[in-house]
Amino acid sequence: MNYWLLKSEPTAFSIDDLVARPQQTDHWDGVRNYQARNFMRDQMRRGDRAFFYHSSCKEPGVVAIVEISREAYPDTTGFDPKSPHFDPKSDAANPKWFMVDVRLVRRLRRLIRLEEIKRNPALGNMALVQRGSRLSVMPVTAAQWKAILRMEAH
DNA sequence: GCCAACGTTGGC
DNA sequence: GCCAACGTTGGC
Repeated sequence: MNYWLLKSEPTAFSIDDLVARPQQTDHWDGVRNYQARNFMRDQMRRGDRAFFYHSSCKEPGVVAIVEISREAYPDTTGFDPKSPHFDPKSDAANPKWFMVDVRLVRRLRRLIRLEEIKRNPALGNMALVQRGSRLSVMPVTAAQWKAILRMEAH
C-alpha cells in the first residue's frame, strides 16, 4: 500500500465538504499538473491512503486521512467549458487529466499544522516542506506517514 | 496583498 | 530547442 498527500484549498473543497458527501466519498478533480497527474494515474491504487491537506488558508495543515476508493479515470471537469478547470486541449476521446475517488477514513483528532511539520526533523525531506515545492499530489513514505500520526497524539 | 518559485506558452 | 514573458501556487 502506498501513502500520499493531497492538497486542497478549503475554500474550493474542504474536509467538511467531503464529510457531507454521500458515503463520505467524492472525486478528486482539478489536478492540472503533469507530475501530480502521473502520480495519480500511474501509481495510485485502490486502498492506498492519503493525508487530506488544507492549503492556501489561515492555518495550512493535515486534517484527515482518506482512502483511494477508485483508481484514476478521466477528469470530466476538463471537458466542461463552464468548469474553472476546463482545458480545451482535453477531450473525452483523448483525456489529458485524470481524477480518483477518495473516501474519508477519519478526521485527525487535531490539525497538524504545516508549521509543526516543518519543525519535525523526521519530515525534513517531505516534498511538502521543500522550498518552492508546489506539488498538489505527492507520495509520502511509510516513515513520514507514521511521523505525522505520532504528532497527532501530542 | 505580497512575492518567490515554479510551470507553461509561444516567438524566434 | 532556447528563453523571456506570463500565469499560478501557496506560504506568509
